[in-house]
Parts: sequence; structure tokens; C-alpha cells
Amino acid sequence: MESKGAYYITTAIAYTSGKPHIGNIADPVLADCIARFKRMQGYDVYFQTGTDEHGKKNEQKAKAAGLSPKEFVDGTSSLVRQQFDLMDLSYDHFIRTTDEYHVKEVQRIFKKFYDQGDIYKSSYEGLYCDECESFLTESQLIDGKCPDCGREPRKEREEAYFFKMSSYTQRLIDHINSHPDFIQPVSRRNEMMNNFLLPGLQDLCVTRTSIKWGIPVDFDPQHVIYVWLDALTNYITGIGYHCDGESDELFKKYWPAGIHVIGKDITRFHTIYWPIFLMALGLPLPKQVFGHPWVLMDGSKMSKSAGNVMYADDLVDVFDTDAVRYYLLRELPFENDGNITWDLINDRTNSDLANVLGNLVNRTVSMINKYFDGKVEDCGIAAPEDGDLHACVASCRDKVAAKMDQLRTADALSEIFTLLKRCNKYIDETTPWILAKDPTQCARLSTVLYNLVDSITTGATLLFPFMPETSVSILRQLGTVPLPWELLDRTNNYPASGNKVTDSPSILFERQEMEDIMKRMEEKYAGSSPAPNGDDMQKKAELHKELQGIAKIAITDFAAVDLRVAKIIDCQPVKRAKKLLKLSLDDGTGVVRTVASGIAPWYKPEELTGHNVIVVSNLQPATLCGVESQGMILAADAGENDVKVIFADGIPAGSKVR
RNA sequence: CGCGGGGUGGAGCAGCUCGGUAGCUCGUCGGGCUCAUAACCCGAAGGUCGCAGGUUCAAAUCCUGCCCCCGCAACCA
Repeated sequence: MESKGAYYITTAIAYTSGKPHIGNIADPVLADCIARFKRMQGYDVYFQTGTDEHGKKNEQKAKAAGLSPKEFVDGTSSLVRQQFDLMDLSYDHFIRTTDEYHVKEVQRIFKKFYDQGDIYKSSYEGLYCDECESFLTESQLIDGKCPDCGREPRKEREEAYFFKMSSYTQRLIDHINSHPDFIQPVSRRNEMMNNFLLPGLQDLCVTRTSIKWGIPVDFDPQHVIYVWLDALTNYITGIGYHCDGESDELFKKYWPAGIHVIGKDITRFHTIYWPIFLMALGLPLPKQVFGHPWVLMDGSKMSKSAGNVMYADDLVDVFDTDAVRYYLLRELPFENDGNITWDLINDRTNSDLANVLGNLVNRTVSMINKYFDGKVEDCGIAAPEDGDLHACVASCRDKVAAKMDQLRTADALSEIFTLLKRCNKYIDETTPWILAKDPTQCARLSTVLYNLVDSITTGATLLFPFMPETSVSILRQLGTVPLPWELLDRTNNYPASGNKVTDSPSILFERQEMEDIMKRMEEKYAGSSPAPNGDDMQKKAELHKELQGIAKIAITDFAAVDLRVAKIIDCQPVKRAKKLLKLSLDDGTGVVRTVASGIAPWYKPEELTGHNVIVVSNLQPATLCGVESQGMILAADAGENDVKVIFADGIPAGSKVR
């Protein structure tokens, strides 16, 4: 097949602070689908993904785990890669920002920017809080004080390198205006223009001295190159770009990228800073940046603290890789955030994959075995009802391609399923089981079944980018191989005679009931009790996992926490704070203890006054929204978005809790 | 007045850029069929498109105000 040209596709590189959840996986799955589709169309595709490994968060997590930063990210990077591989991603290269070639090239790029005047050394002057070791902006201050600790910040200058964004702003605005497809979806483009570009860009601080775990500026090593210049450049370092020399063949062939697939939250970095870095390097800009929406767990953002995280490996255990891929590609919307729950994915898998697709293949193969001993043959006995089927099949390829051009994987899949449903309908129209009873209709029956096999072959071939394993499996059962792209808009591609379908058809997707799924998850996380529905089951499994994972402490550790009963003598809302209540407590000492507590959404001040609560009395004081909090009161997360204070009414103030 | 996104039949989504019979999937109900994974096919019910105004011959779509939800940020000690 003649190549239609090079196409370079990337995902955002995943941050290595822990195991990626299903929402993080959606991005590479989407990119993989596009990559596979482009390959099928005849493009010469290079698909890169990887991990972003520097930064303070990893530094801290590594320390907490008692590992060196590199040891830590080695572990999490391979965890990411495991999850990716589980989803059958066809990446050509997996880059790590700790890879030697990347580190060296980033340093050279930095130097080049510096030499040509794009980066200058200056000092960041601002208000600095010694306690929190961080710079604050005017707008962050609360009554002129640090919002975190309430201390008076002082003016401080810190040496840092800045990238002169302003000099490229107009060029970027012009580029975006003249390339309407550059930022997808369109709503993101408007957001970038109105909020960042038109008001004018500030120069970007591109180094830190407070971070150690990163790529040092080689000519000024106490500075570490800050995340975006490090992370974004992976797209060119990964294919062998050399800023002060001849780039590798790979780079010459594939740059500029056809598309960067990213999550919507990092659109700004990919559509403003990244293009400007590229302009400064004198490189062409990527053709397209797609900031896709998120996958939400039952309507809210997945997060470990909320306990609503779903992982690819758990889902694959239950539904298989292709079903999970299918769900993500079918349900991840284009504009708005999508939703995932165990029930939703099971419904989708049962109705689309088991009923429509799996059953179609199964009934077709079964009939051919039953009536013709597995042999497929077109005896050329056409009938009027064949026409509509043929038209549907022949038009499918271009409809799917049109949707894929717009990155609408959900709509593309829906086109393929229109074809599959048409096949099911064709079976009803032609009633093969009736033809089979009439020996004179034998040739017609054979043609009907041939038409079915031929149509499914087209459908299965088109399905490949979405569900590669399933596609191959269907074609194998039909005794054939994928069709070349050029033939997909025609019918009668299947050999007119000679091929045989498998004599032992296998079930592609088993129908599952939620109860069975629960049982399996229960076995996996033994100890959880049966649950009434899938979401609940998920929560229990997560909770069990969480409790297993918590390190045991010694009794002396617990003894270090001083808990006292205290009476709430007054309670006031805190101005400018939505969640905080300021409590005045009598802890038996006679001195009023003030505690700020984030319970305002659940309690009115007057409901609390007079009650006794348990307070952690020896907690390091901290200031929240200008209120110095001397301790914390105990409360429980009683459910989804519900907090209950633990009352100790009837116990005298000052009593020690142990 | 912090920034941003959203509210469409029971559920999940599309339609909104460029106004003109509200579409898809699941579920429900009724019918058909028996090759097949209680699968498949046909039909039906079900929506004043968050609320209130405005522009217009015409508004889910454009404008204004309000209500509610969700992210981020901040304030969960």
C-alpha cells in the first residue's frame, strides 16, 4: 500500500506520582485508536507516549517512601507502562523525561534559548513567606498575610530564568486565527484567546531553585529547569531532535506532529507555551492539539481522597481489554466530560458487544456450519433485499473516516454499529432458517450467508483501530484476514468460494450480570461482603485496599496524639471562607482555645454551640483564612459529601480521650 | 463581585458555532422470530430542551437576569 505520508501522534506524558486511573488511560487509548486508524488508512504513523518524571511532588513522594527520586519514578513509570500495555497500546516509543538523551537535549535547548536571548536571567521579586518557602501574589494575600500560615510575608528576590513570551504572542495569535483546526474542540480555542493571548502574555518563569529533582541548567547548576520546558520538549527529543546539529532521520520524517492528544486541563501549555517554544526553535507547529474532556466516576472527578478511583486492571479483569477500550472510545464525549460506572460499562458491553456484535458473529458462523458444513460460497442468487445491505456496507468506510477526521470516535463507532445492526436485520429479512427447509433455495441461502460474512468482514476490519484483538478474532472465525483500505468501500470482497469459517465458534463477549461481576470482584478482594450494586461494591473494594495499604503504627505513636473533650462555647463563620467555621472551645484549662474547622457546609454555627467535641490538643497551630487554629476537632466522612462531627456530650471538658 | 464548564423523556449522551419538524443508545410496554450469547427484528409510550424575560414570522439553538450542579483555585489542621 502506498503511504499517504508521515503522521506523528503523541499523548500527554503521564506524571509518575502513582498508579494511573482509568481517566488517565483514556488519553492514550484515544491516541492509540487514532494512530491505528491512520495506519489503516495508509499513513506512516509514529506514536509516542511516556512519563513525566521530575518535580517536587515526586521528590517528596520518593522521600516519604524512603527511596531516591530515580528509584521511585523507575517504579511508577513501569506501573504506568503496565497499565498502558494492558490496554493494548501500539506506541512506537515510550519516552521518560529521565532518559539521558532527553535530559541532554533539554539542556541544549535551554542554552540555545539563552544564547539567542529568549531566556534571560532576572530575579523574581515578590512577597515571600519564609515559613512556607513560597512566593505569593498580591491577590493571594489575606489581610496582607500569607494565606497558608498567616505570617507577614516579606519582599524577596529570587534569581530565576524567564522566557520572553511577549515577543511571540502576535505570531501565535495569527497562527491560531489562520489555522481554525489547530485547537480542538473549538470552545478551548476561544478560552485560550480570550483569557490568555488577547490580554497579553507574561514572561514565563522557567527555572526553580527550590526543586532539586529536575534537569539542572548546565551552565548554572543551582537552577533546575521547570516542568513545562522539560515535559513539553519530549515531543521532539523523543524522535531525535537536535537543536544545534543535524536532527535524526526520524525527526526529519515525522515533525511537525499531526496531533497532540492531551487532557483539557493542560490545553494552555500545549497551545500557548509549546508553540512559542517551537517558534523560538524555528520549528513548524503541530497541526492539531486536541484537549479532550475527562472521564468522571459517576459524575465526579476521580481522586484517591474521594475513594472513587477506577483502575484499568480491575476493569480489564472483568470486561477484557477491548470492552474497556470500547467503552472509553464510545462514551468519552468530544465536548463534555464523560461518565463511567460499573453499571454503565456493563450495560454498554452487554448490549453492544455481546448482543449486537458477538451474537451476530456467532449466529452467522453457526448457520454456515449447520447448513453448509462451514463452507462459504457466493452462488450469485441475488434478491432485492441485498441492495440495502450492500449500500450500507459500502458507505460505512467513508462515514467512519469522516467522523475520525473530526476525532469523533464515539460517532465513528456508532457508524460501524449501524452496519452490524443492519446485518442482524438482514438475517430477519432473509430468514435463512426458512430457506434451509426448502432444497430449491439452497443457492439463495448460500448467497445470503456469503453476504453476511462479507459484510461482517468489512465491519470487523473497520473495528480494528478500536478493538484490535476482537477484530482479529472475528476475522479468524470467518476464515479471512483484514481487508485493505481501498476495498472497504466495496462489497463482495470475501472470496466467492473456498473459504471456511471456524467449526468451533467462540463467544466474543459473554453477557454478564452485575451480580456475577460483584462475585468476581469479591473474590479478588476477599473479605468484602456482598453489595447491593456495582458502585457500592467498588467502594468496598477500594476501602479494603486502602485499609490494607495503611502502615501499622505503634501504641506510642498513638499516645503522641493528645485528645481532649472540649465544649463549644462559641461558633462563628469565617469571612471569605466557604467551608470554615471558627470554634471557641473550653478545654478545661480556662483558656479559650480557637479551632478552625472545615465543616461549614454541614453545620450551622448555632447547631454546634453548647455541644462537646473531641479536640486534638497538641497539634501544631496553623492559620487558616486569618484564623489561628489551635488544634482540630474530630469528625467523620459519613458518606458521599457528608461530614459528621463526633460529639462527646455528657463528658466533662478537659477529659483525656484514649 | 475569583476562573471555567454544564443543566435536553427513567439512565447515559448528540443537537447549540450558521435559529425553522427534539435525534441516538439503554431501560419500559406490546408484537414478531427461533439461526444465535433469554440473544435478533418491528412497533409504541415517555421531553413545556433548569427558571423568567427579550429579539424574531420562528428559539433547545441568539441576548439579559436568576436558580442549581460540577471542576480549578482558595479555606478541609
